[in-house]
Formats: sequence, C-alpha cells, structure tokens
Amino acid sequence: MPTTKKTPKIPAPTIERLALYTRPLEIYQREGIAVISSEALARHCGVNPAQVRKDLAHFGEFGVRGVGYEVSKLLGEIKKILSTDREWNLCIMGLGNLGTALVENQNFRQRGYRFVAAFDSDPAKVGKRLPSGLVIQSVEKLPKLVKQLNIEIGVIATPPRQAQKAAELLFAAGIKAILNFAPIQLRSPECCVVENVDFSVNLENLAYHLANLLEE
Amino acid sequence: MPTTKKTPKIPAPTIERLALYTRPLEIYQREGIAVISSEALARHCGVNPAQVRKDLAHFGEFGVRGVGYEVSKLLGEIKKILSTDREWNLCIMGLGNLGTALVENQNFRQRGYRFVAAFDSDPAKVGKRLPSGLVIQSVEKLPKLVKQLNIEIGVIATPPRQAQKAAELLFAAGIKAILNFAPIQLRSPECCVVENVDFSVNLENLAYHLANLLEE
DNA sequence: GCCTGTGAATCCATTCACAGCT
DNA sequence: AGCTGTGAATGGATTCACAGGC
Repeated sequence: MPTTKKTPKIPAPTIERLALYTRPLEIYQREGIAVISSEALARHCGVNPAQVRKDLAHFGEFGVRGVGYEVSKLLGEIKKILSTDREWNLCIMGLGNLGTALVENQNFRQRGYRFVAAFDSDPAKVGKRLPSGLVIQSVEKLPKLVKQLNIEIGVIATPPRQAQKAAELLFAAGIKAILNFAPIQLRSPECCVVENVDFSVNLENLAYHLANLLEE
Repeated sequence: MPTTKKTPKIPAPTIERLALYTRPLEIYQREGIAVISSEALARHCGVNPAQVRKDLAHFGEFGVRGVGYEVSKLLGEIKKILSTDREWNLCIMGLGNLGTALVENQNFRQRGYRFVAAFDSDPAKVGKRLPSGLVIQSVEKLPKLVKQLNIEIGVIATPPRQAQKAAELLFAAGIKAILNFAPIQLRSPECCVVENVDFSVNLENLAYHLANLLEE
C-alpha cells in the first residue's frame, strides 16, 4: 500500500463533521460574532464538544485556551483542510429533473462548486440551454471538454441503468472523483473516489425510526 | 428514559445498510435469480460478508445454512423491518428547483413514498400545478391537509433561512418525521425524527479525498 | 474562572474463525 | 462440501476527566 502520508490518518467521520462545522461558522461570521467555543459549535451541529476539539486537534491548535476559537480563522483553517478554499469545476451527467435542479443549486455555487458542462445521452436534449446558461452537450464531447474546462469532479444524475456507463465515460476522460445520485453501487478503479447519495435510503431510515416511534 | 423495547437495540449503521441491501435484491428478483449468498450480496454493496450476516441476525434467521438466502423472502423480510412494505404519504415544503425535482422523482414513487401535498410560502407559487398534477398550497392549509391526507413525513426543500420555520409548521401539524435538504441543523422536539441530507457536505468530502489523492 | 488540548477509559462496530445445519 | 449464524477478537471512534495556558 503505497500511501504517502501527508496527513497521518484522519478518520472519515472527522472529515464529514468538519464540513458540518462550516455551516454555523459561516452564520456566525455573517453576524459578526468573533469567537466561538467548542461547546457552542457542538450544540449547533448536534455533536459532543470534546468531539469538536478532537477533530480539530488532528490538524493543529486553532483555539486559545480559556477563550475559544476565532470564527474567521477557524473557518479559514477548515476550508484549507477540506480544500474548499478554492473553486472546483464540475460536470453533470443526466439532465432530468434532479440533474437540472443540481446545476441550478445555489448552495453549490456559493461554496465554489461550479457546473461548467452538462451532458446527456438523449439526442433530444442535446443543444438545449439550461436556465443557468449552460448548453447540454453530447457525451462524445466529454473527453475534450474535461480537458479544456479543467473538470475535476463528475456528478451523476442519470437513471440507474445508465449510471455505470456514465461513470466509465467520466473515468475514461480522466476524472477521478464522482458524486453519484443514482441508487446503484458503481464499480470504480482503485485510484478514484466515489461518493453516493441516495435519498430513498434516507427515507427508509426515517420510515424505520418513525414506525418504531409509533409503536412504543 | 422510557424507551419500550420492541427491538432490543439495533445499531444505526445496520438500518442504513439494510436499505442498501434492498437495491441488488430488487435487481436479482427482477432477473429471476432465486438464491443469493451473503458473499454475493456483500460484494454488490461494498461491505463485508460477515457484516451482512450480522445485520440480518439482529432480526431473525432468514437464510439456509449451506445454501444462502432466498431472494424474495429476504427482500420481504427487510421491507417488513424497514416498514417499507406499505405506502407513506409525504408533503414537500418549498418548491424551488430541488423541491420540484423531488416531487417528480420516480425513485421515491417506486418505493412507495407518495407526495400528496406541496406547500410554498410564496404567494406567487400558490395555485400552480406541478407536472405530477399536485397543486401548490398555501402553508395555512397545512394543518388541515396533514390530517385529511394522512401525511406522516415532511420533506423540507426551502432555502436555509426558512427551514426552521417550515419544520415548526410541520411539527405543529403533528408530523413526527422530517427529511431535511436545507444545509442547516434543525431544532426539533425529542419525540421527532429528523434526517439531514446535505449534498455540499458530500462534495466537500469528495474535494478533500481528491486533493489528497492528487498530492500523493 | 474559563475553555482548549489530550491521555485514558469506554463504548461501539467490524471482522475473524469456527461451530452447526443441510 | 458449502454457507449461515455467532462468540471472540480486533480495531476505531466517542466520551470523560483533567492538565495546561489565558
């Protein structure tokens, strides 16, 4: 396993929570609150204060004992850690309702994730212009546009059947990171990162907990 | 802590994975494959075979030693466990791009989650008809419609600022389960279940892993 | 006094390895 | 022989509790 360590070994849940901490920090910053304690930050994210401190301790000492964390400094540090202190270029695969909604999503845009290309295999959709101004491209253009536009992350919002094919096109074009909204497990090369989002899994979780609430 | 135990104590990750197991099982069933081993199921979901068996063991003995699991029986059992062997009525709060896409989503519909009402606080949207046929309602109608239509789960797709308000309207109307797409931590009563979905957290995860891939 | 940073302790989840059944 | 079901072992992650510095 040739894993050069830049970071010794960060637990995956820690990374997930760092992203979470970002949300209240942005709000505090907007409201001009200069300092936050691990306890307050933890409460806003529904976690344990010691957890917050442990998570941050993996990367350095960002706080001041007896005082707390300086909001904008902490936010800056987390953004550096997550590499969200810069912009990322994305492309979308599949422009059904979901794909279109994702391209238009303000949450992404504000955080520096920019959709710079949109692909669909349906010839009837190719050439159409999305509200944001993007024009839907044929998948044949993918390899070229990935290079030209410096696309680093692919987002899959195709129907499940076409998701694997879409992933392979992306990998073949040199993309190493995929956010997959299709409810299917993608096969992917070792060197690549795939993150799955499946709303219906979340709903099934809810249904389970709700049903158990009701019968207690 | 007055938690009557119907189920002794099931780990949360187990529930999450049960939903995952469902996906390949449905495909096997469609293809007419009668039996599946824990090893095959595990491979399709990217987990360990022992994990699959442990997860299922919490709820009973569903397999046959030396043989495997009968696909349709197992699928039925999991659906019973997750309470997805019936339909659930949902309502959506907020009909921007994302909210609209969710209402139209086939993945939900196929799994028995039906949007039976749609609410928006913007008077300009109230009265409009969505492609699926639903007419957008004013939030004042929420309490009445929740009762009339037997809505059990609320889905929040409003901008972050309005999410807490939307949640409170839902709780006040007697809803006990919320799927929240707004990137904000909702305050909720003890007796309720809230599940958060935040795509940008997933993207930040991806960005972190990708950045670390590149510099190794 | 207050809040961070951190070793120690606890808790939980995953994996192993094999007994048990067909 | 093959694959499930499961106690035992391992490996992590969370929480506690306090030492360290403002």
